[in-house]
Amino acid sequence: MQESKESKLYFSKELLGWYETAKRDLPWRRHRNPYYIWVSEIMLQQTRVDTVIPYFQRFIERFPTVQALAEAPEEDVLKCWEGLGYYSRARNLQAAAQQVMERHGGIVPDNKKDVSALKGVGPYTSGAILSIAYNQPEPAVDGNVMRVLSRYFLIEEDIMKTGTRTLMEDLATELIPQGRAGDFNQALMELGALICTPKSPQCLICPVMAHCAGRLEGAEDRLPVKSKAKPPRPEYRLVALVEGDGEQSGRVFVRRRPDSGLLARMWELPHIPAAAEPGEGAGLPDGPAMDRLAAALGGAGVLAAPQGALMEAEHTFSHIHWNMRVFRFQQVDGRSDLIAVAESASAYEANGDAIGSSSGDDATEYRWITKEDMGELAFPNVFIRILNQYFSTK
DNA sequence: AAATCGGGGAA
DNA sequence: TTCCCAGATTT
Repeated sequence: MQESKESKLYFSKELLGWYETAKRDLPWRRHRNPYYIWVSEIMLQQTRVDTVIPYFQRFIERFPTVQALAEAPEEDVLKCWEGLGYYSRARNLQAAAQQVMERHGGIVPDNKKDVSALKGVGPYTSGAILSIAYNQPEPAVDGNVMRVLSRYFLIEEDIMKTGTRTLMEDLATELIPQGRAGDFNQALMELGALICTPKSPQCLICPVMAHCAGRLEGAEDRLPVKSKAKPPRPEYRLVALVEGDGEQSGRVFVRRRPDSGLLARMWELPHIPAAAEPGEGAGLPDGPAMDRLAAALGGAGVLAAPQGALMEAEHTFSHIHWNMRVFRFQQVDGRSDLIAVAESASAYEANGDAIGSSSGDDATEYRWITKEDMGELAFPNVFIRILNQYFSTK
């Protein structure tokens, strides 16, 4: 990996020239607004450009300034992020906007110490903001950059290792042309996104192919070296879709998730864990599952009678795969069922499953909602799919 | 160093 | 199916 200085100068010059004509017209590139740059970079973490664009447009329209974001209800921010995933990004972004209001008078800071201190801003995003918004010579090393550099300089270090990113940052810093940090960093990522793609890179139209060590070795297809991630572990969940009765007629019972952990503070249909099945989740008897769900609902103060299986759903997170069996329930206000429900609630208390924490520190929040109410509350995609299907076929 | 934290598009 | 995407935070 002893690349010559000429090779580096060639790389930077050719890449910058290519970028001038090849760069995409993206919403956050139309202004040099540090707030726009910041929001876009948070959204782009682990997320493709095409996915981000509509979210970015809506977000800026709704929260045009740092102050607007800082003062907005958290529920609105989460709703604007709904479907984009990694929801702590949204909550950290708003917390950081409040930091910027308090510490920096609403101006996105332009030095490494203060930018890196913002919640949700790590090494990559710090470098991206400083270079793109303020043209400072800081590296912005993401997955694209590591792929491009590992190929061009034939670096065979595992990019999953911590030390490799530091090595890449040092190299990327050397490559930044004087006074062109913003364009160069974006050019590096643009090349990774458009030409130097993970599979079947377009070497023949690459602006730096002539001196690409990886390609000259015929090694572009096995670079970058990356250790495999663990597959998500399966989990089985029993989900309750409870139709309201009386005052709650036409509404569905939902709850809000805890303040931390998976899908923090998002709304969802209540569900409880089911034993892991050695085979398939399907084809199991509905009776015991519905009984357990009814008991758990009783523990949350909802008297409901099972109406049968509604659908099955799957959802994959980064580290968990949910296999969900959804059951329909009918809320029961009738006095005749009070005794039976009270008994099942008692049985539930003795059990371990939880719909709501009956004795926890902070009580779980519940609501009965209509289809229209979904427009105000943020749900994970899997529950949006279930609820939309239910409301559309009802 | 390893786990946690979403969702979807491309092959 | 598998990969991986303009990663950060927590353990």
